[in-house]
Amino acid sequence: MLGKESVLHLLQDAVDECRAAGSLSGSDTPQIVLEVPKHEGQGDFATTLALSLAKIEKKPPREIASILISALEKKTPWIEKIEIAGPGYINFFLTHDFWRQSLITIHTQQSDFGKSAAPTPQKILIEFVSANPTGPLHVASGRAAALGDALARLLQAVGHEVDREYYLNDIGAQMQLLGHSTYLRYRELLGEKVDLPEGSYQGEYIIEIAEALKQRDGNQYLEGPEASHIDFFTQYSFETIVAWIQKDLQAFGIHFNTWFSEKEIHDKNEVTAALDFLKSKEMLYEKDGAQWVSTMPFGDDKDRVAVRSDGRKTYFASDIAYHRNKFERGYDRLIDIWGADHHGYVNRIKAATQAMGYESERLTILIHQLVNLLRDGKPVKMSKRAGTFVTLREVMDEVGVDATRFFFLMRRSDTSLDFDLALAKKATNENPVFYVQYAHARLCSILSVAKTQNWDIEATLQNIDLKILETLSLPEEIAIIRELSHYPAMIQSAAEAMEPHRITFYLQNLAGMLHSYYFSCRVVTDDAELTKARLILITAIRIVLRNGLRILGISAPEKM
RNA sequence: GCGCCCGUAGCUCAAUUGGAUAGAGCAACGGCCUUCUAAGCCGUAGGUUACAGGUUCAAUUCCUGUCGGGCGCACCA
Repeated sequence: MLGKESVLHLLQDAVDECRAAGSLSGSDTPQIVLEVPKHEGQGDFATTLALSLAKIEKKPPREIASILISALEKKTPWIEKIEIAGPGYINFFLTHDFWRQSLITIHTQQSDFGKSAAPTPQKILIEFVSANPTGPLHVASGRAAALGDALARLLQAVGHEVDREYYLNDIGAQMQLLGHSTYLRYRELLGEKVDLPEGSYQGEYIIEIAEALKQRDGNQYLEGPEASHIDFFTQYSFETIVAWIQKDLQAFGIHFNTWFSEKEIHDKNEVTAALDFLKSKEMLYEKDGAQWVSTMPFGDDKDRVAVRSDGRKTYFASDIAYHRNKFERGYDRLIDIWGADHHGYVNRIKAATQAMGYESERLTILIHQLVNLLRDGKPVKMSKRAGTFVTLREVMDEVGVDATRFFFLMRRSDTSLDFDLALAKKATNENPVFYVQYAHARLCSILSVAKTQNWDIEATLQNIDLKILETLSLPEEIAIIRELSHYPAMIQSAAEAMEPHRITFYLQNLAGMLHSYYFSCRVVTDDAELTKARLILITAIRIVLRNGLRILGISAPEKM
């Protein structure tokens, strides 16, 4: 049982009762807001109901509050007291026993604690990273990767079915350019003097790929039709790079259910089909020799070209087909995670999916702001073509996977993020991820000490009753228990807002409470009852820390 | 010029979707290890929430404008 729902029910009943009895006269009931007050002394839960009823009832808020309270006063055993405060808040103080009860819930549910079943479970596809396979992943992709993965777990935790997808732009001009760049490097390695045309990919990795081909196949591509050689180099480079990307993402702890090929959409004529579909809905028309999609009626600034006057399809056209494909695979909801540099594209793709007849709520495009890469406070200029960039791999190797992920997840996604490489390197001691992990390691350490002193932890955890827990009476103990029991609500609101960063803040706070508690109270003492109760408490903390870290995709080490 | 995001402590960021006294970490200063991990704890200091109006019982949050920063504005991908 969770406190929040119970109190909400009480309030709803109180309003109904007062109206039936005539002490309140209105008929509208505003949405009852129940929150956890920030400051001590303001109760475990507080509602602004009386404030929002003031207008409807035409009575001062405090008066309404006291009317409601008299109806609430039918002594609910788990409420310690109810107070009116400030302009008309109603503050609820719950009994300690009520809170202690939640320790039993945590131990019963274990890794399921915090999970819930959505009222209407959805089948969701999250598409993220999707960086062009023209080079290794750079740091900025790490943000999208960490975000998408955490969001996927978060939505799963609240009962949705989630798949992860990487969209591979494996066709188009940039692929040709990639093959051409590699081919030129190959010729260079065989002693030719070549000029790299402007715009070609110049990173070291291009030479690496060319070298590999030279080693394997010698000079056999010097002769013969260049065009077919370039096709071959394109394919080879693409495969090599995709393998790198997959390896890096795997090392980063991210698994995609599908790697979706843009080329396949074209090969299966889905682009044409999607455009025909739009035409059948009269959302596609011809003007100046080109085919235009009517995106304007759906909030776009102007209509957009899908087929150019020379007959070639735009990238927008394949994106329309791709989104249609995603919907047709049976997903209730699509989530795209894009960098801020693509935000200008949001309206048009949302408009296009609406033009096809999909409700706008079914597509969410989550924009994360860009990562400013700094070194010692100075911006690092990055360009994939010029080959000056910092890869995700380098950062993972330098800073570690856990710290990198936590760092990316600490910030709300719509603020730009400074990633200072020098700082990140030295952040091994400062990064808050260690603060949280350390709390977990500490708990494990206490438990192992308890074990060596012959405390039977298993047995203790199997027979928890309220009586044992009564020895947990210190204010900080109750405060920790209260915080633990708020975990499920936090997960739900984080999922609803699609803001995984809330978990990082929650975990830091909880870790802080533990560190502080550790300093002032011993868990393992001569007092058998107290020791048992505290072992129950700290194992509950451990469960919640683990559950939270798991959603973030960060490890919970037993030793540090 | 137009559009999107942001502007909160010296720095990096929160703030329960409009609530009570705006909070953390880092940096600074002063304390705490013969007892379960000092990657820790306790304390001090730090604010006209960019600015000006508006909406209401209540605004960091919503609206308008100004200023500042980032990004984007193709029959490119």
